[in-house]
Amino acid sequence: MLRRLLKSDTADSDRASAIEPCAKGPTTKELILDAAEELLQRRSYNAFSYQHIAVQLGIRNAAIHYHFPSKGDLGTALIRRYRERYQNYIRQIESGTTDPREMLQGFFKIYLEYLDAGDMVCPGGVLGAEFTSIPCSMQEETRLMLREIYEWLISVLLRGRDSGQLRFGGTPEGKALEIGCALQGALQIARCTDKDRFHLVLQQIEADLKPV
Amino acid sequence: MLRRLLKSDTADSDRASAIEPCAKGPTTKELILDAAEELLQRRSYNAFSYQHIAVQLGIRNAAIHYHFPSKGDLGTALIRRYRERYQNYIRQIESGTTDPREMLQGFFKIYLEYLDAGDMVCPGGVLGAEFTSIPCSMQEETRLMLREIYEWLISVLLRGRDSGQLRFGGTPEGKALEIGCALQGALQIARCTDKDRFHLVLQQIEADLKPV
DNA sequence: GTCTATAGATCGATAGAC
DNA sequence: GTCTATCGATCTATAGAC
Repeated sequence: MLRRLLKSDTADSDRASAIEPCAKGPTTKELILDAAEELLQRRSYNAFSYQHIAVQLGIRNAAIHYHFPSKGDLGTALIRRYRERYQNYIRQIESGTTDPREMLQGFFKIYLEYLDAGDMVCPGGVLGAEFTSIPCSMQEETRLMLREIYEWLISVLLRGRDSGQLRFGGTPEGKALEIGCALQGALQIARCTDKDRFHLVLQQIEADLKPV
Repeated sequence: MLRRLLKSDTADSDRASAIEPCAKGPTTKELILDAAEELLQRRSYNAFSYQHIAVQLGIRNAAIHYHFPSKGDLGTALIRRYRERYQNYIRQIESGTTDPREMLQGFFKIYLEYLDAGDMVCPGGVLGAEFTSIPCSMQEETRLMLREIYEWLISVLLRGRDSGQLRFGGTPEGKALEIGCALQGALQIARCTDKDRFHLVLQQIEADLKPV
């Protein structure tokens, strides 16, 4: 249902590369990460517990602690996996097109998927809002995640401006941050009111970037 | 230290309007709201407890429950008071200038104060991120708060565009949402990385609005 | 690798004295 | 209006059997 874009593929890479068909599904560890990730974006970090995950997966509290000794370990692993999938998604986009506008659409698509999943905000938004009350290791991973996200977005805007396909004043750094922050905030606002608010923001961003 | 802009004045209105000087400070109830508001923007709703407030004010847990029976009551009262102060601030701005650009600066100032206070995000950002895990009454107040904030911002942009002092494509509704969401997200990003990120976003917003 | 059982801490909330 | 004392729930985490 979720993670269609930022799809995990570590399950396959972990499996033996035997020739015979291996129909083994995702491991418990991955299922825990899946559940935790969705709970993070739906309820926030401080508002979900091991119990939520245990009930959802039909396992016991202690089973989760076996894979992730502390909740901070789980949260840190969650962001790290998110970062890896994000890099894969970027590579996929970069290998599929050279048009910065299409790349930007790929970026927007991530947020649109959160929106369509219903009541989900982006990881950066939750972790930013709860930043002072999450473990240090999670704070570190959050910083890395944000750095990587904006590094790529800046490069897309830079290429778009150079080719004349995107138009904006100020700096690519400023514009990338403005766009990312607006989308992050828009998911939060949309959750409080209605989905249309997000689309309004998205339309505004696109209108601002349109060459004359 | 805080709330210089959105300063509470209910303390004075509650006092008897006698002629003799009344040096009575803010009531305990107001001090509780002050502490809760700062904790909300610093730690988020789910990450602060009555204990935090009690220690900070040098009172006991039960004393807070006397003024606010449940934590949801406290949270709801907090947002309601915020809304009232916000309306006062808007009225103050409207009575001080007719220049939409100055009004916008007044709007930006709110966020700049949160930034300068250190590690604070805006109420809308926290409540949006934790929206699904806060009481219904708080959700309702949050919706009202957002409605009022953007209603005014839209009117400012509309007047600015009509007078030619502000320039932007799309609709005033879309632009207002984009600006508000960008500032909300920027406070969260700045908290994760560094304050300069917020100023970058602010500069970008201002550059986008500048008439040619 | 998952279970039962439980420790230890914190939290929201209430009763009743002063 | 604030206090002491405490209850019940929930949460993170661990020990040990299977």
